[in-house]
Amino acid sequence: MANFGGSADLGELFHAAFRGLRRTWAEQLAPWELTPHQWRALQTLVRGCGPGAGSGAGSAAGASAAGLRLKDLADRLRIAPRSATEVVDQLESKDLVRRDADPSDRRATLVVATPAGEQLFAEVSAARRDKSMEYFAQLAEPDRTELARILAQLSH
Amino acid sequence: MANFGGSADLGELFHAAFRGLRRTWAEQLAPWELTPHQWRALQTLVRGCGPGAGSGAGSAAGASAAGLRLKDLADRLRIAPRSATEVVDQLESKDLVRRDADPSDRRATLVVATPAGEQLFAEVSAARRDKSMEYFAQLAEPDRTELARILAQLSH
DNA sequence: ACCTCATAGTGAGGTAACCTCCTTATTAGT
DNA sequence: ACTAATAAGGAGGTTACCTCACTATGAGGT
Repeated sequence: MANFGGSADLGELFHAAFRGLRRTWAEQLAPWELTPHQWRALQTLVRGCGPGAGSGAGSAAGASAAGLRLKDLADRLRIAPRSATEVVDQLESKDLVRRDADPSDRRATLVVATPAGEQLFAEVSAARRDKSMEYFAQLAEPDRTELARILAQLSH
Repeated sequence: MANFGGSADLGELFHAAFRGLRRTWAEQLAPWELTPHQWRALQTLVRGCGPGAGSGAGSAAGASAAGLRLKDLADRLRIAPRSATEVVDQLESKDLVRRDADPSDRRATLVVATPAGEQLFAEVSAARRDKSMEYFAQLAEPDRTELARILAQLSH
């Protein structure tokens, strides 16, 4: 009866922690008028196709430094392609990313961060680092490592 | 440069794991036509005010076995009172919960699970246990404990 | 060349799970 | 009695997703 709190509440704990994370992210990103979702997409684009690209890409197009296809972006964010269209629309309207035609496939569009997008990414990253705005800074170092290890098992 | 993957991706991992959890929950609950949100609310109501009530309640009204105020439900679910109204509306339309007048405060309504609600709760709980439908069953026992410990720090 | 099939992106439209602001009844404090 | 706080809910909005249908294109077979 009392051990209900043991495993059943793992879900509750997870839920609560995730909501905290999202709220924190939203607050941190508010000054730049970015939603967490937009930030994740921008991050993926800058990291995944910048000048120093090819960071262990597991997906399809890993070669060209010219951008990510919408489909590949969707895969990396683990969302439906249609949802990637949406977030790219949002970022494009802020001039943080650009859609280029893929020279090798006229169906595809390559999404690439603009200089403004790259700069914003750098700014936000720096601010996060400086101000220890990381949500996970609450945790001691070994716990962070442990958490990462456990979570990796869950997201297989 | 290469250690980017260490701490920065904790957020990504968390995000991915949470999305997995939600998807799993949604699939498991689909046969009963419950959303995860509704399930969480029902769970809270059954656990928090059933015949064997008073499970170490930290919130306000812990005494009566007659139901939870909407506000207390909201607190336990960590959502705005307005959002609790919504989920109670949904559960009420399925006859899983009922709104009773609070005899001690005519502004308040007590939300209480109906017999049908309690039965559904028991059914789903049992099915979960039997079929190891638990998302966290992927983890070894020590990891589950460890995860709970770490998450508790985050959701303080 | 033609026909079929798969794939890339997107318009249309929908859902879950939240939110804030305002209003109404009521209760509590001075 | 008057004022301030509180409980619930109506109105309306947002984020982050989704599916389905459609068009443009590419790839394979005959």
